[in-house]
Amino acid sequence: MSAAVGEQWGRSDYATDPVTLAKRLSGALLVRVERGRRVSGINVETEAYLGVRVRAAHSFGGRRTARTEPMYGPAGTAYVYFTYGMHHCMNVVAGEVDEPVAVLLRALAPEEGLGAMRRRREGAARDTLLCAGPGRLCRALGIDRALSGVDMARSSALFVEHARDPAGPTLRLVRTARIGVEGAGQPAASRLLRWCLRGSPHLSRPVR
DNA sequence: TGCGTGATATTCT
DNA sequence: GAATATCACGCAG
Repeated sequence: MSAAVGEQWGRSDYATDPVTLAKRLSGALLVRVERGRRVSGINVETEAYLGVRVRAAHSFGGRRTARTEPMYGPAGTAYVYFTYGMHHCMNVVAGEVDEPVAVLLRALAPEEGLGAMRRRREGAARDTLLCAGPGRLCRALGIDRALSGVDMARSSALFVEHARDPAGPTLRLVRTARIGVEGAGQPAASRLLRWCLRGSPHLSRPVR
């Protein structure tokens, strides 16, 4: 798959399993267009979700509700939800239609529209914190539930672009287990795989 | 280190 | 219908 830098991702770029998509998204450019202005950032931290995790205890197999509906849509659908009374989290749907798998975007390295980000993220101590966290990046890019269900393969308001040598020579893509549980007995149920560009100052938490 | 915050899903009467 | 438990976080202190 050779794609031109700056080209918007098409369906085939999204249509893969969530682990592959998480890796593929790392280093790609997430673009938000508002009133013709671009606000964007390079994905530096992603996490693959194999199945819906709404309740920790119960395996949430194939429940389908109005809120989770976008998760069952075609790959490339944006799934945004609101949590903790004040934060939005953005996911990119992967897999097949009717297969509820997705990739959570956890952190970006800001590229374009720094001014807009700073305005929205008033209080961010440093630019590296503008998009360091799932709630923060949504805030910085002005992403909310209105964008849930958007088809990013076609949308001109929210999409992903191919970036040039995204990782760069010094930044390596590393896989880390979910916070805390590193190493041995990783429960099959929580195979949440987090991918980070090691060395990026924009991560929600540094990679050791 | 705690705690606010509000939508959602589940569990009641 | 109504009540309550839960949540993949961020920030004040």
